[in-house]
Amino acid sequence: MQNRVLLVEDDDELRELLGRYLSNQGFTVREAANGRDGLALALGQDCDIVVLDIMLPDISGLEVLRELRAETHLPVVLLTARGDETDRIVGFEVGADDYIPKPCNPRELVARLQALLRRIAWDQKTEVNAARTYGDLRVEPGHRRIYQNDVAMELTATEYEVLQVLLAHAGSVVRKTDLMQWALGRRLEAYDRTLDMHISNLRKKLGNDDPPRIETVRGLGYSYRVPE
Amino acid sequence: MQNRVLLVEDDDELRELLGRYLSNQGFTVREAANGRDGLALALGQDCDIVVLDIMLPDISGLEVLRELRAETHLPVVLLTARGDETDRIVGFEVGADDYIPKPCNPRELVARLQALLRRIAWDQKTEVNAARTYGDLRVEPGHRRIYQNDVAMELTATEYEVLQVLLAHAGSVVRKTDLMQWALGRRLEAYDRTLDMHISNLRKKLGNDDPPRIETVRGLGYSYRVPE
DNA sequence: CAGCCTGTGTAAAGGTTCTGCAAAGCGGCC
DNA sequence: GGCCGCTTTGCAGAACCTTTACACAGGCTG
Repeated sequence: MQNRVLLVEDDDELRELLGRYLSNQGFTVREAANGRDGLALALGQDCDIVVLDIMLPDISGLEVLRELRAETHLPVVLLTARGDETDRIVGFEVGADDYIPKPCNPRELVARLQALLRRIAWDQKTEVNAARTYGDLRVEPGHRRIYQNDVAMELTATEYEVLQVLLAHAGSVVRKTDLMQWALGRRLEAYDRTLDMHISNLRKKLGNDDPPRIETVRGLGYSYRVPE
Repeated sequence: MQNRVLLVEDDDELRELLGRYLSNQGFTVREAANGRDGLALALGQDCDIVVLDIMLPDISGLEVLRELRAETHLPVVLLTARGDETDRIVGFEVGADDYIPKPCNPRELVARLQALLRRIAWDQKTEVNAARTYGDLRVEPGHRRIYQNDVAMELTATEYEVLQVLLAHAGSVVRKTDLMQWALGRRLEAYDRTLDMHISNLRKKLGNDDPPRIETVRGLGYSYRVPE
């Protein structure tokens, strides 16, 4: 089964070189020469992993990454000029999964891509768009709605995201920093109580059971209790 | 909140340097100076990620990785001499998740660890979450809970860590300084009675059996006795 | 064995950090 | 403007880690 990689790189020569190498290594390769095209292709969902140059003619690779992360957790490997430490750290913070300095060794690129894909393959639970049920709740990602006993809950956009993330990890603890990143799309800063508020509102809408469905794990985060 | 990292590195100076840096960055650090100890700790203890030097005095880091992979998918970052390309490729092939050349920039190490942890956290930890049983106790790392005869114990975050470490070493003595480092993430200072208190509280919650499950080894530390 | 020192058990108090939530602020959008 | 939803503010209260204090246990010494 071939892995599909999206290569976003403006230097035609390098792009073709890497593209050819990746093809030979058994990847299906899609290419984009600028950020906008890259973003569109990546969001089109027909690839497994993205190799993203930071220096792009239109929008920066970091910006592409940021927008990508607002919607998906597609694995991304950043490609950038050697030694540019700031980019590197910022890249990781925005949510890159790996970073390779240019000029890069194609063999290493492939090795890293495969390591990442292997990791994903192990852990991934598929079916992003399928409806999922958790006790009396049903998530329908297509409509961005959650139903409780088949009646749609009146959730705001953010509440939907938060609850959906909690449900996706039902039974285990989701750290506040992760919840923030995944649901709100930004980093948790000190003294930011936004999340707590959304949780509070969600609990209210869920019916304030006792014990609460959304459990607090002090110092860590929250956890949705799975009913049997 | 704290991520727990296992640092396997034979160079005392480097290990301590990195250990201190990681501590400051909010990691709970566990250390091993050789491959065998590292392997034992990685398999037994509840930790989130491993930083593994390739050059080790007894068994090679690659061998450790190979054996680790036979049992678990615990994320591993390899550490090795710059430019040793063979090691690098082999490392990825054996199943490393990332690779950092020495001498490494601590900030980059932290950034990479966090990128990996983020990835793992989203994709749902699997093997790392495998429940372990010790007599009537069952540790479920995913929920951060410990069950006694299938009923969840009401443990605080610190109590969980302490008990979990003791269980991982069930039957043998854990020195107080180690217990402090591994569970509380800081060094044991003179006149610090914190640990004793947590032990006392744990005993109470475990049911104050006689003889106590958590045995005191005067002048050394504590040891969890496994009931048959 | 008394005396001493050190290490341990634990109750209670202390103080810090974290959380829940009401209410007010703010910004976009009909 | 008025509404809606996200965010900030402020405070009260809870959870919990740490310190303090004192009692006691073990072991060593003379």
